[in-house]
Amino acid sequence: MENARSECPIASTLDFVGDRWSLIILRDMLNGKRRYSEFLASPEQITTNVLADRLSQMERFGLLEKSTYQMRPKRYEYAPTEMGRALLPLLQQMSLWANHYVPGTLAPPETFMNRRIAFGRSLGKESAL
Amino acid sequence: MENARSECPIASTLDFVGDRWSLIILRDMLNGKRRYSEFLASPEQITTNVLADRLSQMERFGLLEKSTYQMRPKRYEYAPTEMGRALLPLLQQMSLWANHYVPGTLAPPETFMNRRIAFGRSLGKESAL
DNA sequence: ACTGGTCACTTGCAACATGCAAGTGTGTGG
DNA sequence: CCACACACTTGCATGTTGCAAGTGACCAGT
Repeated sequence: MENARSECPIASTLDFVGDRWSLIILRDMLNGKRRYSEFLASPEQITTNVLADRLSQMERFGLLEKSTYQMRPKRYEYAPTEMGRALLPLLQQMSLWANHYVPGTLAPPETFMNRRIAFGRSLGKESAL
Repeated sequence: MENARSECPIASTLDFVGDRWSLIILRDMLNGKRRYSEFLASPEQITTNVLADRLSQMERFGLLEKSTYQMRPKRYEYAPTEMGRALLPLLQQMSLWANHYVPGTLAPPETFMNRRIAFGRSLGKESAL
């Protein structure tokens, strides 16, 4: 990260995804969405400029990869990297919390909640969960 | 919540704590900090106006409770509610993620990572973890 | 060739949030 | 009376977001 606020892992995670939209985009990607227009179609109604900004920021951060899936007309898709997919447990915890404490929230599909991810070995310091 | 963006539990959680500061304050509370000056002393350097704003917002949201612990001079303390404490697994997941993927982050104390919370029964819809 | 449409954006501008610095009110100790 | 601490509040510059409109590449129909 260009300028971390501290060495705290919570603060660092917030430096990556501590805004109102990044994790919504990630949620959509983890549910199979890949294209700009698909992200726009979500019920939260992200605006085009914020979506474009977040997509390029998340690409810079290494949370997703942009690729051309078709020339003429040129079209792009956005897929989560391993680093991005590794945020799934975070999204699952958010879902559990809101389902407990926020009235009116819907339970996510079981395929979302039951899915497990495998952390790649990248830094070797803490004991595994 | 006054105006949820959608019924998605992830979006709803972000409506509560989807900013750069709320979860930092919660982290401090879960580590035993209770006072305004203690929150200010954290390495992330929150500013006084944002701290005051977040404390009152989190109180409105039901994430913390403000109480007077001393008259003359009047002094306040801020303690997490059960709803606030229930976000601990989220903070733990953030820590695991950053320790894996963000170089330079420190591992939280074991007392933080090993602690378990019990969700109170508030809405009865999903299967427990 | 021209018209209309889709996709993936970009631009301009207003509104809101944040950062930064200074000031305020209450009370305590000397 | 003065200095100081704590817990804020205020003012203002800067940054981020929301809203609406526009752009450019391409394709399909007439």
